[in-house]
Amino acid sequence: MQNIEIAWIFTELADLLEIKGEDFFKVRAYRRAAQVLANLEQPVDELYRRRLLSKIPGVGKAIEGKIKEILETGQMAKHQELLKEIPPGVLAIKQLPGIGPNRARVLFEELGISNLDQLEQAVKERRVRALKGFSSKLEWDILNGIEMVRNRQGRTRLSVALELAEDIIKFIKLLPGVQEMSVAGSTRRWRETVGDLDLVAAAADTEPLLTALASHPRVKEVIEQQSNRIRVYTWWGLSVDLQVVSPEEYIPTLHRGTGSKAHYTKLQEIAQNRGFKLNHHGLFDPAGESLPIQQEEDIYKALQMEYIPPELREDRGEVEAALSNSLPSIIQLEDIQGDLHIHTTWSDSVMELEDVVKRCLEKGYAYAAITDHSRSLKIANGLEPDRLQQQHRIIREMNKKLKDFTLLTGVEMDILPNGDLDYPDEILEQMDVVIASVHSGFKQGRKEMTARITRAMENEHVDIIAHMTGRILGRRESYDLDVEALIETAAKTGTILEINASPDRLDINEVYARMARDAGVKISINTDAHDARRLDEMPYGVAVARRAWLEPRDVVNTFDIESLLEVLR
DNA sequence: GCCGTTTTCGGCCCGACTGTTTTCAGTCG
Repeated sequence: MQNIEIAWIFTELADLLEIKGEDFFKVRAYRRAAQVLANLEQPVDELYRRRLLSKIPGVGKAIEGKIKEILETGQMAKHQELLKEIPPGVLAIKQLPGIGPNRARVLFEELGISNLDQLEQAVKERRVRALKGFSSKLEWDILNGIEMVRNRQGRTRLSVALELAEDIIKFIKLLPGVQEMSVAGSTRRWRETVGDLDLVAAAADTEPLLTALASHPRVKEVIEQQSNRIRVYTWWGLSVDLQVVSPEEYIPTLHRGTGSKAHYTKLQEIAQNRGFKLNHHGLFDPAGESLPIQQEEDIYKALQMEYIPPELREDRGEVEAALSNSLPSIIQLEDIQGDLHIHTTWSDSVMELEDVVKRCLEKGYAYAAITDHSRSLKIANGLEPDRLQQQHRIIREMNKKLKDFTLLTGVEMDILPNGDLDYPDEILEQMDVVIASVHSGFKQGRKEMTARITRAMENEHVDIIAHMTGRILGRRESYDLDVEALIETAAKTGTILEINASPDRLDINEVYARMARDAGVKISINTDAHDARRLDEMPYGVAVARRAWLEPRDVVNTFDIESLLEVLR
């Protein structure tokens, strides 16, 4: 059982109890425990074996007992019991914007609604508005919410897909005779969400691999099976397709399986125009002879073009660029010199300043910026000016003792609903990095919201706009705003735009990031981490930048500290 | 539920926004 799966059970338990009207603090305790478990560095069952469960913060006697129960029996009785009482569809209803535990309960108890289809039907029959606590406006929100859920149906966040892929690959590779195995498809191209998981393996004997996947603990059912491939549905709600081929066909199959379809089709056309033939068996010359393919690079080389990394294979001009030798030298994770958006215990994170330094040093960073929340964000323990300045004094002291590493002072400052900033200029001018971002009034109109962020950009002390569109993948649409106009303003004011690397956000996205680069706007790729493990999410942000064709020079946190400070000044 | 140089009960992030709005409960971040 993986940490994340145990965490899911506790999250669902919290949701179920909340719908039942259980005590707020008890619910929060479960939710907090789930959060901690999901972000734990070590596997929970290892901590269990070493009798260290009670050492986990937020885990007391009761939760420790429930974790043991899950590890020993594979499930939690209380969770199962509640699921019998409250159908899972009610949980999906609770996820809709505007619907919380209370309204979900009312819908279930008063109208017997236990899934989205029934809810949609009831709204159309105008039965929902009559309920206490509902309105016709809310009915409209509900329909929009259902629409949003349906649109994303079957899409899974990249981080979940990658975690599952890693788990399955590790499992299959234990078998003798497995020579190669890799993830393919949109997961390998690092798309922000994926429809299903494609895996390719090379082995002489296919059968054992197919059988192994069918019996993998994450697998719920086998959807279909052929001689060399199997398609299964997992408990994680993601289907997995495994194709097993001979070692000779591995690279051509992986290459085709990686796609995208449009990219691959274009390559086939180019091959054809040269009298070659490209398919999953290999690349064949005009005489029908198979060309030696050791790695994907060989395919592109044979077609007389530059190698195109998976992230670029979207048919967005990369084939033409590769043919004319003009592909950009896109950014790599190793180019990243530091992280400019990090929270600590001074606001709402669990990391101490020392934890940040330690982790960043381990990552080989040259610098990091501490950017806690500003005073208006009360729920996150936002800092009043005196506490902020006290923190900055401590950071400056710490800096004196640090070698080859710079801890930068900063803040993630709220842009208030009226466009005002949360601190006056006298305070802002004293720190190294000023990030500005929106955390309230999400429902403002396009004009208002655009003007609001524009005003922040126009302040000379604001360096970076964080998670500018505010979307949360699968949960919240972006605010209504004119991104093109904002990019134009950022170019004029020299404001840096963030690619928020959190796999839940990836904001701004690859399309806007490319637009920003074209407009001459600099980018900063930041994790926005609230705990040490999430400082490791940088690769997701780098992937967005790669898919946006960004080069190191476009991204300020690839600069050395002197150049960075210059840009920030 | 968890937590505790306030050790076994009493705290535990808070405030804004919304509404066939009217005086507050529900939702959200």
